[in-house]
Amino acid sequence: MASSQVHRSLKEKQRQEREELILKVAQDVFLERGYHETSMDEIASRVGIAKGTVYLHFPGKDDLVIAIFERDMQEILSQMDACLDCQTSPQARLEALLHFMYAGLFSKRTQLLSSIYHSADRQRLFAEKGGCLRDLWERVAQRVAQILEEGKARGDFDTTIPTSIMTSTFLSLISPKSYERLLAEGQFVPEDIVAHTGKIFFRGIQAKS
Amino acid sequence: MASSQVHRSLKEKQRQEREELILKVAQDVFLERGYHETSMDEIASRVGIAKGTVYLHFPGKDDLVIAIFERDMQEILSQMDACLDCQTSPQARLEALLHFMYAGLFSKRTQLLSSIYHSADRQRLFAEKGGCLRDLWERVAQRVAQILEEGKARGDFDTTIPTSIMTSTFLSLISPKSYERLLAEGQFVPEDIVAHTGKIFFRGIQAKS
Amino acid sequence: MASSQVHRSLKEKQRQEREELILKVAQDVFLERGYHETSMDEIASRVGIAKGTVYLHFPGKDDLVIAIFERDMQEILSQMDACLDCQTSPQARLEALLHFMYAGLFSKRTQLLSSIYHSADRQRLFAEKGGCLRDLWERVAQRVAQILEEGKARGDFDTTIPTSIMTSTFLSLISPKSYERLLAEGQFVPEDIVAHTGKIFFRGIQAKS
Amino acid sequence: MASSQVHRSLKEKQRQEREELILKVAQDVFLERGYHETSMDEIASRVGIAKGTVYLHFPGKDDLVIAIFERDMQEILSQMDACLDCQTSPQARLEALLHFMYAGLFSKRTQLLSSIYHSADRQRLFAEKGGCLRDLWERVAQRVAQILEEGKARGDFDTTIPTSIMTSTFLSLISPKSYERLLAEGQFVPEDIVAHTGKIFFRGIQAKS
DNA sequence: AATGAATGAGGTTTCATTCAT
DNA sequence: CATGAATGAAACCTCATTCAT
Repeated sequence: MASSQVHRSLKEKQRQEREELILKVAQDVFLERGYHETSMDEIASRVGIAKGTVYLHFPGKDDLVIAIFERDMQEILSQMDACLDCQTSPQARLEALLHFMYAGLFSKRTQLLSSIYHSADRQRLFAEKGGCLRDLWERVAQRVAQILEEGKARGDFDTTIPTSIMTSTFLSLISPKSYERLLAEGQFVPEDIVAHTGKIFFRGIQAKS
Repeated sequence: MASSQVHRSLKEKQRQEREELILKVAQDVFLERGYHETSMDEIASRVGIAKGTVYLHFPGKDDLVIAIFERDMQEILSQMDACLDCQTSPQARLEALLHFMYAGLFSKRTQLLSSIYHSADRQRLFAEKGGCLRDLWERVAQRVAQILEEGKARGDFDTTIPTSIMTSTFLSLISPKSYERLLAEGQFVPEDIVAHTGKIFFRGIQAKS
Repeated sequence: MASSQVHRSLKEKQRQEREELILKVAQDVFLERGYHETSMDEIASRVGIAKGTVYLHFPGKDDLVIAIFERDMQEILSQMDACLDCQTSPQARLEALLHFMYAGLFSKRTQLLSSIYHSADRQRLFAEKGGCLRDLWERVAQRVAQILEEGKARGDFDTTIPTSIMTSTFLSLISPKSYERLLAEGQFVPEDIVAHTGKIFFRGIQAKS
Repeated sequence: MASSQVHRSLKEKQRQEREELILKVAQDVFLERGYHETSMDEIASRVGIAKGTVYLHFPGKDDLVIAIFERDMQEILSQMDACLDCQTSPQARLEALLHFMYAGLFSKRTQLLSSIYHSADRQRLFAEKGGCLRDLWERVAQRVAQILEEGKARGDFDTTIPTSIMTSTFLSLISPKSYERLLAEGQFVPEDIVAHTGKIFFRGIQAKS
């Protein structure tokens, strides 16, 4: 029946909305307190639902972090795809990515992403449950590498530096560790930091004239 | 009595050796499993002593991590002091530091240090018990900044890039996140990675000719 | 909805019943084994629930004893208020109180109360968490003093003995130490003991004729 | 050999002195902190010896309390014997005992004695290891009873009140619970309290004229 | 479908006791 | 003898997960 269909899809929509909400709240709490210091109770009560309800959406706490990680990675990939489609120079695209990670909408999530990716605790977690996550991260690395290769081909970047090391260095910059400290000093706005950091990197890899 | 004195110092020496051993083992386990996934039981049994014995050396689990962190930071500072005394160029000194962190004796510890320093969990830990640790890290940052300033003064480094951002970027490179991946690929030995990474950084900050 | 309301209150009722049960069992075990010799596991398993469930009702072991103490003190106070309302003589009222403590429903609890109130361990406990408990005990003492004063005013009791010492002596009688021994001898029923003890006390404080 | 004998007895004397010291210190600490809150470490370090040395004198913590209790009881018994030998009236002898317990040299120990004797923890302790202690206490009670009987025979005390209840009531007065409160009020010196308390008791049991 | 009370494994920490030195 | 480092049992408490309602 149509009404049932509508009903079903309405429920489904609500379900997805709540799932989104859980992810968002969980992200915030994980970021504030850290993974282990955050209890499922805290997440549930901040969302405004019962603890058991969280388990209707995610089989366990692990899966919750993995889901967050996955969602963010997907979003980064989307953004990167958008960048790839841009007709701008490789450097401009990577600068856009940096900006997206730090100064753009993603700035907050970048911290959690980094915090999750580091920390030995979660390495094991990913090994067990999140096999696909390794792939996601690989794909991000591949896209960066791809852009860098393109830049090399165009004669923009130094071909004597292995692309994989360039990639690795670039990704290292996406590390909110010292970024926070810089912001805390209060001398810079995010845009400045991204600009200067990018400048160092791109001058570092630019083809010798 | 001399014999008593000797006796005393022997005991003391054994004590310190054991303490060292605990720190070393704890470091390994924390690195493998992460802070929360590691139990005091695990550490003790790996050292080959009883759980209670660990508590004779460190008042709690927290203090154990803090002790590890502190010891490593002190060692880094020592190394940096040694670098500062070198009569080599600023760049050479920073390169030596990078090498020490990644390719040298410190390579393994760097990972834990980074893993500890990230992760929201421990931020709070440090706020409570390890007030001095923040200082230690600050001191490392200051030494790096100092060398960078010196390089600027000598006309080696670009004076249009703020020193704090240079420092921050340099410290970002000390981040074993992607380093591990590079090693895993198997194409490079640590020395290569350090060399190339340094190259990118120093070309990035070098004074325009 | 009414059903929801009923539901809620049913749950709440069950909750309170369980809480009562925990208190009752805990009281027994504390009485048998003493505070420190009693583990939360023991209490839980005697109630027939899991250890964690006890913590849903009481935040800690301390709070459990305090809750027991508080509940009993409140009941004593209620009883004393009832006594105060009686139109009988001061002596009759105090005799009723003695009877309530030893021979009445409260006989069992009196022991724990006394056992808790003594013992250096718990003095410190009360200082920390049970600030209000000191007050409760003080209030009991005050009521007794009040009745004694009234008796003095009526010319029943000896005005040359300070009320505070009378009070103190009276409360000393509420001390199951030797009471147990008397019962164990088997020559007396509680009523006898209370009667004779009261007789000694009241003759001891009666106004000289 | 004589010298060996002397040596032996000297050592033995030192041993006993230390044992006394341990008992005295342990008594203080138990009184301050309570049995369970006191660690063997605390006792040993206050005495100024090593923890292991305490175990050369007492097989365990339990035995330490029992020894304290036993020693005190013996002392009380001695005092009572001294009282019994006095040619004063039964009442005077009991008053002397009360004074000894509260206002005399024994005042401090009385608290621990009471604190030990109450508290369920130790009831079990005595049942296991200190079978003889029950006897000691019984003997004290018997002496009191004996004096009371004598008083009855002389026509001093009321023969309608069972001696065992008189005894029990008398012993109840030896209960520092409320005594402390009285002292804390600051209105009385120990002598006053003992005097008034005794007055109540003896008037309570005196033979009707 | 949502709830949240109940569970119990697992972690940290203490401390009485032992025993090699 | 005296020592005190080492032990390990046992306690308290947390919290991810389940399941009856």
